[in-house]
Amino acid sequence: MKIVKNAGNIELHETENFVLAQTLDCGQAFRWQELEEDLWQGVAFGKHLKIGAKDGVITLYDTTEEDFYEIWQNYFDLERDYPEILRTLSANEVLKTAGEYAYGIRILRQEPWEALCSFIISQNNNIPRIKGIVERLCENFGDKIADGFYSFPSAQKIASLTLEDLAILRSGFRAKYILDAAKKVASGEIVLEELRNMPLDTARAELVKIYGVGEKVADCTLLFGLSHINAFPKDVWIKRATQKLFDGVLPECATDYAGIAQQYIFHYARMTKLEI
DNA sequence: AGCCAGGGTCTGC
DNA sequence: GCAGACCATGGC
Repeated sequence: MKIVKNAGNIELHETENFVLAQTLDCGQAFRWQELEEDLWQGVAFGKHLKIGAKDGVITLYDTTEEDFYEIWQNYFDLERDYPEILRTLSANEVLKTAGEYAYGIRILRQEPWEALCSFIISQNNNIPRIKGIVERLCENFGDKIADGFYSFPSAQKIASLTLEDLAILRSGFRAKYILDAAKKVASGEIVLEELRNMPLDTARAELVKIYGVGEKVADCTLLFGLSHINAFPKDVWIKRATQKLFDGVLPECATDYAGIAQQYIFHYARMTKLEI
């Protein structure tokens, strides 16, 4: 990959395994919208970004080198060797096929609190409505960072609110879970950053102390927010898919990259509805 | 109208 | 450990 500064933009040439639609609209993050074909905008780490792909070049508009190297290079997981991972997973024929369906998905390195909060909201819910609730959360309680764009509100901010305040989200029974998570994070009872370098099981055990956080939400937080690439969140699609495709047991070649395999399988299962 | 959605808690065996 | 009721809301 070549990184080129051009006017006020940053251009990525010769990227491998990076497709915007696959990455931004695969159900791992909920704040990206497509403006037109291959042109997206969203907010992460308190920054607004417009990013597009054209003629094999991915352009981050109005982006400084400082923001690119401090935020976006990490956010888009640009230093990970996806082609190599895809080769490893391809030792299994089914995973190879799933990897082809999901070509270009990268695991975003989101802010831990945003990932935790988003996946609490995701439970027993569908993706369009998750996006709506997250957007209302940001509009009402985040900071305005540009015209019509808001940061994801901090745990401290949410912890200062009441259930009545959160009613505007229309998040249903999840509001009390959001509040408990915010209080445990804001008080320091749970320090999310410390979970980053813990063994997976130890980190998960911490997260499930939060009311309304079970194994699946914990694993999503660890995979999408805390760089645990071997976490394997088991949602309804994954349970159905692993049963049908692998007799319930994930192939051994996926052990080290279970989280990436999970995204591939999730995407593959939804695209095919497991009818093939 | 009833079912389902990137689940979790609580109760009862 | 495992099954089943229940939980809010909205789209189909």
